[in-house]
Formats: sequence, C-alpha cells, structure tokens
Amino acid sequence: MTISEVSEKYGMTQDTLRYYERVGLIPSVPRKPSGVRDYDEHSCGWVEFIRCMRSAGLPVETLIEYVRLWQEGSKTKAARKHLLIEEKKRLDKRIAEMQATQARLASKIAHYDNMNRVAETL
Amino acid sequence: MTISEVSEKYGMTQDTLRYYERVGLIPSVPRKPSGVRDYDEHSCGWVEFIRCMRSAGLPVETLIEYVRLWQEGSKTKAARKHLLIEEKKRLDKRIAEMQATQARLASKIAHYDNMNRVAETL
DNA sequence: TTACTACATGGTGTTCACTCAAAGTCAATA
DNA sequence: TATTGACTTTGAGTGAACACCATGTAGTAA
Repeated sequence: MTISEVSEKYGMTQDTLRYYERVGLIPSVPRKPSGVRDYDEHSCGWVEFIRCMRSAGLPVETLIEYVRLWQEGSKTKAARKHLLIEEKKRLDKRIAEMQATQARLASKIAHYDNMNRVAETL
Repeated sequence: MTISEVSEKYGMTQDTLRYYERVGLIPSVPRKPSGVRDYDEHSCGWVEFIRCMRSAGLPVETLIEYVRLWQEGSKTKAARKHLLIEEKKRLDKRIAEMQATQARLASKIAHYDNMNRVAETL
C-alpha cells in the first residue's frame, strides 16, 4: 500500500504518517526500490494501533518508548507490560475526570431545560 | 481571597489564573484599590467551573464563548444551552473512544499476563 | 527609612504534536 | 520528450495553552 492509501484508510495525513515514522512511533516502513513507502500488514497494524492510542491521548513520547522496547525483542516484555499498565492507570484517571465533567454538563443542561419549562408554565 | 490563595485552593498557578482572566475564560475579578485581585464567591465559582471543564479537555475557545454569552445575560440562555449540548456530545464521543482504548490496553496487558503464566507453567 | 514580600503588567519562551515549504527524484502518461 | 503528479528528505513554521522573566508598585515590619 502507498502512503496515500494508508492515509485514506486510517484518516491521517501523509505528513503525520511520515512524522510518526521519523520519530519512531511506527517501525520503519518497507520501501520499493525507488524509495517509496510500501506499507505491509505489519506496518498497517502499527499505524492502526498508534492511531487508537493517540486518539485516547497517550503521549507520543511514551508510545515511541513502547515501539523501541518492542523492537528490542522478547527480553523487554516485562518493561512493555509495565509501561502499558502505567498508561492504563493514567487513562483510567482521565476517563474518571471526564465522566465527572460529563455528569456536570448533563446537570447544567437539565437545569436549562427546567428553566424553559418554568418559563412555559408561567 | 488573594490570587495565591485561589491558586492554592484549586491547584492552578497564578500565571494560569491571570491568563484565564486575560483571555476571558473567567469574568474579570474584582480588585482592591491598589489593583490587587480580590476573588469573591462568584469568581471562585468560575475558577472551579473552568478548571473542571478544562480538565475534561473542553477547548479554551469554546469556554470563552460560553463566558461571553453568560455575561450578555438571560437572552443568551438558548445559545448557552446549545453550546453545552454540543460540547457534551463531543465529550460523550471522546469518552467512548477512550473507553475503547482502555479496553484494548486491558486486553493487551492480560495478554502479557497470559504469556507470563505460560512461561511459569512450562 | 530601609527591607521585604506579594502582587501587577507586558512581553518572551517552552512544549507538544503536528504541518508546511522547498527542492529534488521517479514513474507513468500525452 | 516533456510534463504531470506522487513521492522523497530536511528543516522550518504553527497553534494551543500555558510558563517564565523583567520591571515596577503597594503594603507591612523593623
């Protein structure tokens, strides 16, 4: 697959895909003899995984570290697991915060609804 | 209350509090004759509200708009409600995305656990 | 009066995560 | 053959949201 196809498929710009590869967020993508990127299953898998993690706000830096460990092979399994657990903790916390705000927004909206109803019945 | 007390109370820097006021994220705070900020109940309420909304990632821009509408009085109630509903929609979506990632992380971690167990029993 | 502290303003710097521009290569098409 | 269009790299630029700094002043303690 070309970069434009991957860009299309996952809804990311080509610039972002090149950037991800450049900084090590995605292991280096295979090339055609001309030097043009030719994404295979493996690379696509990484793209999809990183997109998912980034969409949840995991920092680029941390994901780079994860990819780096992954490339070092099975001896880094414990470190990778640790990294994932730490990130999940942060994520859990952020979700909890967001749910609190969600509830607060809901109640504020309900309040506006009530005001409207009061206005109508007056 | 002084800015340092408010900063302490809500866990935000004085710089952030001044920044929020400057860009209109918080209605202007009353001052002592000397020009020093003297936060009252009302201002503290805004600080707390904005901190909550920001912690969930609502954009500064949108919150500025909300404050602007609020200051225009009751004729903007409908607009404010609309704004809150839109932001809640975005938040709901964002939370759903993050929960998907949360589940994915959990499963990945479980996978590492399984590998360990396999290694132990071998 | 001097010293000290907390505050003020205005302007610049930083970080994160891209995003774009410039200049060049390569393959296919008119 | 010439041109078009997609791709390449390197490096600089952008925007959001603060963080930091220099300089100045009000209020208080010794």
